[in-house]
Formats: sequence, structure tokens, C-alpha cells
Amino acid sequence: MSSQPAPRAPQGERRRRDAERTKAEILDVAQAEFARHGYAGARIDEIAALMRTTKRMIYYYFGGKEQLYLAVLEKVYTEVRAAEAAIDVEHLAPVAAIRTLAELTFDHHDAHRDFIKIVSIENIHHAEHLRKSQALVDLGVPVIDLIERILAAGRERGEFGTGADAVDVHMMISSLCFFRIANQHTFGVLFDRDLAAPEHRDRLRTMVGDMVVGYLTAADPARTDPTVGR
Amino acid sequence: MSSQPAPRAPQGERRRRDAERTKAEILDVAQAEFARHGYAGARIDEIAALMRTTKRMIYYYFGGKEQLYLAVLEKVYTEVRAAEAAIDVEHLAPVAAIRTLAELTFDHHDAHRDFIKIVSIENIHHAEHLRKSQALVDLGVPVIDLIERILAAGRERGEFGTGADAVDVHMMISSLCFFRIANQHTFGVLFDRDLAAPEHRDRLRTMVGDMVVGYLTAADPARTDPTVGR
Amino acid sequence: MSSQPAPRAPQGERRRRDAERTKAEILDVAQAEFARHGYAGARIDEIAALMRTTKRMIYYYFGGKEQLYLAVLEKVYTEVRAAEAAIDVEHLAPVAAIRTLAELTFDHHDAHRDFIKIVSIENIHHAEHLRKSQALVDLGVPVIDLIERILAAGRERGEFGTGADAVDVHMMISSLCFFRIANQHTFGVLFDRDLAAPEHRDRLRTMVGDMVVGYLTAADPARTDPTVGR
Amino acid sequence: MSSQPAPRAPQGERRRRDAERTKAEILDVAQAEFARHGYAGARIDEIAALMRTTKRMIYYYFGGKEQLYLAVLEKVYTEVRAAEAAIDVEHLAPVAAIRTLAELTFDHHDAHRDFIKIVSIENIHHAEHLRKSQALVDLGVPVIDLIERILAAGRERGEFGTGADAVDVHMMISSLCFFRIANQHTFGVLFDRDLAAPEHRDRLRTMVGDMVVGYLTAADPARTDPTVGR
DNA sequence: CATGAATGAGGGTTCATTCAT
DNA sequence: AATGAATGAACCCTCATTCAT
Repeated sequence: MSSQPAPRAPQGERRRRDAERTKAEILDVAQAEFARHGYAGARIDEIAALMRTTKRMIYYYFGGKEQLYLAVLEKVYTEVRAAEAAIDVEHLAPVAAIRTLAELTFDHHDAHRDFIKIVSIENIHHAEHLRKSQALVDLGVPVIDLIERILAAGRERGEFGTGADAVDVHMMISSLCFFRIANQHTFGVLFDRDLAAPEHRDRLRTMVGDMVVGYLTAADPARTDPTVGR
Repeated sequence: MSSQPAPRAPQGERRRRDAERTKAEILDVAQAEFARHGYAGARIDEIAALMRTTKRMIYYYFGGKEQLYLAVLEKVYTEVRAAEAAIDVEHLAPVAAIRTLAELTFDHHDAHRDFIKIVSIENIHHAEHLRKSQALVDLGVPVIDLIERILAAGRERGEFGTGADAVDVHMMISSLCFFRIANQHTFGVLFDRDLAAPEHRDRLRTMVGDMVVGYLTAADPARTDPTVGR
Repeated sequence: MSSQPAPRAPQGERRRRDAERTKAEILDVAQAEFARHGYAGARIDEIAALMRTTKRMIYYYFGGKEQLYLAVLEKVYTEVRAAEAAIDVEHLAPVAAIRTLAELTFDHHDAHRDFIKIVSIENIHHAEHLRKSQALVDLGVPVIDLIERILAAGRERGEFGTGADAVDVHMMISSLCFFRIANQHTFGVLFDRDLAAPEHRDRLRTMVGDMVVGYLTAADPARTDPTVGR
Repeated sequence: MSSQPAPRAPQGERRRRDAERTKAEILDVAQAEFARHGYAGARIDEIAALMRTTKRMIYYYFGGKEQLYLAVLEKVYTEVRAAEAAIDVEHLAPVAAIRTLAELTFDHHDAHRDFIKIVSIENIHHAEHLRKSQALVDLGVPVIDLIERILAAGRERGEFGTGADAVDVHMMISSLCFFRIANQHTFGVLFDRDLAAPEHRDRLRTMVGDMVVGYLTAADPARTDPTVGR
């Protein structure tokens, strides 16, 4: 930024900061490229072309395509974890808490589309890269604990049924929020509805909350018998 | 044209049948390859190596990688449409009908994992290939009509609320069924639960049915206010 | 042409005639394809696609690409020889005879552009195919004899100088007529003049005649000394 | 940018020189290959095999086969233009000047056989590549101006007739010089005379000069009537 | 720390041709 | 005599990567 180096900062410090900024820029461009074209379809040349540094720097800082992809993977997951950690619903009553969690998850998926694409890509590759990153596996999943606490509170108050499992509930919420973004393109072509469009967002967000709350507060979940009426 | 068509017909017929079989075999292998590695990651050489014919035949029959991928896309979608067309729930009472539809959808996703991967891949590429296939777009989506009839019957009987939209309901069902298979790998690594494992299948199938039925039969969907209790 | 086979012609006869017609059609299409794209650039598939028969027939009748090219070569050269044989200038006075020969050659080149392209192509390949065709080599070059007779008559009358050689004169005429067609495209781009356009034809034809006649009737060809005037 | 540019400059300089040499070497080999086999018949593999570098470098430096061909085209034309620019005949009397120009053109064609083949090839392809090279089109054709000045001087002195056009004269000279080299192979086979052989060179060079001078100095070009004597 | 030049390995594709009837 | 199906061999090109400074 400044043409005159700040006198207090030693040269090495500035160098390191430049390096960090370069790395961050590479990661940003790489994230977009991988999200857009998949792992095999992403091009190192293309990433380099979209930056101020050269292709050589990518190898210098990251070592190779796979390591770069892994760095992107860790970046997007870390950002998601940070957002999750910021969720504070424990002061809410259980029903409101679980609905709020669902709706925040909904908004979060809406706002982080690259993350969703990277997760889709990672699943196509059987999570082989994610598996390698002990960092990510160790990051843990505090959201499960959060849901467990909400479920416990709800059961204690008699507002929730007894059968619900925290991981199942998380899967349910994720499913509803993930699909809308991840599958928007095929769904849009086949059903002529743009799921990601703002005009549908509020209705669908409410719907997700309704479904989760409805499921947890139902007196007797499996109340219907598919054979009845045949 | 030929003065003696009779003796040549059986030979030509056999030839044609062999050709059809070869094409079908290529498609099967290509489906697996694309599903496993994505569009860019799939290798024409690999597909050929897994068969009795040579790489050259792929170009002879399909013209190129993209056309082969498109043929796979049409194949998996056509198979899905055929399965959907076989669903017969109109003789059931609305509640049972919608639950049965959800559970059949669940089982169908469970049984057609390549389809799910291909759909994920197609979404990574913004459905650009699906969009090109007028055949698929024209195939239509009878499932929406089916849901609409079920919803209408349910509303008439007073068993369903009035707000539900057929496309939304379809999205909801698809989300719950699709995610479990599509995201099984990342979910498995992070939450240490194999969503696709048989031991979870029955519980999750019932859960999906419960959620859909619960949503449709709820007296007042948006019964909770997220601001309550703050 | 007729839907009813002539009763007097036996089946085999008709078959043979169809075969001849098919061969001739292949040759016509092949001539255009080779002239347009060169030997290596010509495509057997393209030739087949432009006909009513299949690619297989090309191999059936001609054996392969090189033999087909050779057949085209023989065809265009044979047509040229036939046109040359029809030239009748021996009843003309020598000066008129040589001018007429030059002008007929000019018109002939103008009218047979595929021939010119094939000759250019053949020269790029060092005439390796022409060399193989004893038929063409043996066809002989009666034009040289014709020129020799004209030159002899002119010398006898004292109208022509004594130094001119028939082959040189033929080369001279050919050069002037060939270049205009063969190099029309590069010349047109660089000098912005369409040599092959009708508007230039008459002037250039006369010019060719003038040059040849002027050369042969000059009292002393090498009349100028390039060092004079320095 | 670099704090120590001095010690690196020579290295970079040497590198760049090597790169230039490599590019030049590729161009030389490519020129021979294209001239020998035409555009479609030329093989990138063959070009690479004839050099110290690999096929990959051709793409690194030129981008592809067509661009390589275009570079060759620009190279041979640029060399020709440079030779033309070196021609200095304006101090000569008009007759000597035009004869010298013709004879230098003759020698130049004799010495640049690849150029002639490339021009032939380019004409087979309708000058589509030449047309693309604005560089070549813009190079202009100073030879036309030169001829115009010679013609004007000749007319002023009363040594030349009034009808001659500079572009026509250039075409005439080019025709006579080009054909002898371009068509030497078919001409040699059919007329058993090696036009390109040294033993014919001096005679033909003089003949070209004679023809051009004869044409320009003729009192009345169209002095003969082809119908006379019938 | 930084970089322009270079590259081995393989990718998709196309060609002329032949097999089997 | 005639042909639809099949193919081996190469061809142009691109990718991630490393060398040399």
C-alpha cells in the first residue's frame, strides 16, 4: 500500500505479510476455480491467469494442485465452522432455538455457495481429500452438541418427542438447506423454478423451520400407516 | 433395392443387435466412470480399457466425450422417469399416498447412486448439458402433477392445510432423499455416521415420511415465532 | 434415367454402366476435394459424404486414397491432352499460329482451374505420383512438336529469330497462363487485384500473345546490356 | 523491481537469446517440413524429431500448428521483402533497370525455393492464412512503386510504349520466374527437361529479361492479328 | 524470496483402411 | 457386385510440473 515501509516494521515482517496476502489471493481465486469446474476441471493456468502473481507461485506456496485444493477445502470448512460457532441460540426456548438454528443454517447455505459446490465436489471424490485433513476432522462438529442440548431442553419441557437424534436432526436441516442451492441448476431446468431466487427465499426458509419444528413437536411421528386405505 | 433381401436380413439383424449391445455396454461403463470421477476427471481411455472394445468405438458410436456424457445423462434420467411412471399411489388415501411417494422416492435414491452422482456433477457444471438435451427437458415431470392431485385430494378431505405447493413438496422430498446419498462421504467423515448404511435406512425412511406428512397435516405451519423467549 | 431397363440391354451390361457412372461420379467429387484441400488435406469421408454411394465404394473401385488421387491426376491430364489435340493452328501463318496457341492456352487454363490446382499440388509432392503413371508419361507431349513446326515455319519465312527453343517457348506460354490462375489468391491479397476476374481477362490474354510474338520476332533478343548507363 | 538487477541481467539475457535461437530453429525446420508436405501433410511430430527440442516446445512458442505455419509464412515473406528492398536499379537507364529487376527476381526465385512452395501451398488454401496476417498485408509491396517509376522514366524518354501497367509487368516477371521453380517437377517428368538445373539458368534468365524488355519497348504491342492467314 | 523457460506424460480426437458377410 | 460395422495408428494438443538461475 504505502511506498515507504513503516520504520517500526522490520523488513522480514513486511515480506511475510506480502507472502500471506499472496497466499490468500491464490486461495480466493482457486476457490472460485475449483467450485466452478470441479477438481479435475480446474486449471492451474487459469488460476494463475486471474492473479497478479505467476503460476510458479502456486507451486512455491502450496506444492501442487492437490495441496492447493486441500487448502481451499480447509479454508471453506474453517469459515463455516467459524460461522457456526457464532450462533447463539441457547438463551432461546427449545422450539425457537431449533427454528432459529434451521433458519440461520438456511441463510448460511444461501450465502456460501462456493462452500456448497466444494462439498459436492468432495463427495464426488468420496471425501478422499477431506479424510486426509486431520485438521478438519479434528475441528469437530460443535453443532451436534448444540442440537443435543436443545433437544434435551425440549424433551425436559415436554415440548419435543423422545425419539429424535441430534445427528439425524442435523442431517435433516442440512438436507433441506443444501439441496436448494446445490441442485438449483438441474431443478431449475426440469421444473422451471429458480430455487435460489430471492422471491422464493423467505417462503422456503419458513418451510424448513416449520418442518423441523413440526417433526420434533409431533406427538407421535409415525402416525400414519401406508397400508391404510388400500 | 436389393433383389435378395431375405437371406441378408438375419445377418444384418444380428449385427445390429451386437452393435446395440456394444453401445449399451459402453454406456454402462461410461456411467460408472463419469459418476466416479466427474466430467473432466473421467478418462475415455479408462472407459475403453474396462471393455472388450477399443477407445475408437466410443467415437464411432457417440462422437466424443461430451456426447457420451450426454448419452449417460439421458440414460440415467430416462431410467428415473420410468421408475416414477411406475409409481401408483392414486388409489391410496392422501396421507398414505404422500407418505408412500416419499418412501418410494427414498428407496429409489438409495438404489440409483450413479444417478445421484451424475446429477451432482451436472449441477457443478450449472446443468449446461441437461439444458442442451431437449429430449430430457421435454420428458416432463409427471411427478409434479401426481403431487398436485394428492394435495388437492387431501385439501378436499380437510386432511391437508391449504398453503402447500406441489413443487415445494417435491423439493422437500428430494432434498431429504438426495442429501443422504449425495453427501454421505463428507457427512460420514465429519459426523462419523454412515448415512447410506442399511442399519440407518429404515429409521431415516420413516423420518422422511413423517416430516412430509407432518408438514402437510399441520394445523398451522408457522406456529412458532423465533423471537419468542429472547 | 429411365425407370424401365431397356429390354435389349442384358443385366450385366446395365450393371457395368452403373458401375462406370458411379466411378465417374466418385472421380468428379474427388477431383474437387483434392483440388480444394491438397493431397493430405483431402478427406475420404468428405468425398463419400458428397455422393450417393458410400465410402466403402471408393475402396472397392479404386483401392485407396493414393490410387484415387492418381486416377484424378490421370483424368485431368487426359482431359487437357484431349483439348490440346483439338488445337488446329497449322493452317495459320507462323506469327498468327503462335499467338493463337498462346491465347488458346490462356483460355484453357482459365477454364480448367481444378487442373491447375492439381498440378500445383503434384509439384509440391515433387511429381511423385505423376512419375508413377506410365500412362501419363507416355501420353507424350504433342504440343512441343506443334511448336517446333510453327518455329520452323517462322524461321523459314524469316519472321522468327533463330535462337528460340520449342520447350522454352512452351514454358514461357505456360508460365504466363498458369501463374495468373494458380497464384491469384496471394496476388489478390498482396496487390489488391483479382487476376482471375473477367475484367482483366482480355487485356492479359492479349498481353501474353504480345509477349510471345514479340520475343520470337525480335531481331536481336539480348539487345540491352544491364551495365549500360551505370 | 528487483534490488539486484545487475547480476541477473546477463543470465536472463542469455536465456532470452537461447529462447530466440530455439524459436528460430523451430521455424527453419517447420519451413522445410511445410514446404515439403503442404499444410495438412506436415507433421508436428516430424518437425520435433528433426530438432534438439521436443514437440512440446512448438506449442510453447507458437501455440499450434496453424500459428506455426503462419509464422513460417510471415518469415518467408519478410525475407523476400527485405531482398526486394535491397534492389537498387534507379540509377540505371529504364531499359537496363527493368531488365536488371527481372533478372534479380529470377535469381531470387532460384535461391528461395521454400518460399515458392509455401506460396503455392498458400494458394491451394485460397490465401486464407496470408489474409489473416495483417502484418504481411501491411508490409506493402514497394516493388510496384519501383516498377512505376521505371515505367515513367522509360515513357518520358520515349523508350517504352504507353500502355503498360506496373502490376501487369510485375505479374509478368513473377510468372516467368515462379513457374520455372514451382512447376519444375511435373514439367521435368512430362518434357524431360530439368528447368531448375544450372545448365538452363543463364539462358532462361536472359530470356525473361528479353521478354520483358521486348514487351515494353515494342512499338505496337498488338501488332499481329490472329485471323490473318486463315 | 522469486521467476521465465522448459517439459514428460497422457488426453481427446481423426484418419485411412479392412473385416465379415 | 456391394456394404455396414469396426478398427489400428497416429495426430494435434494440454496438463501439471520442474529446472536453472
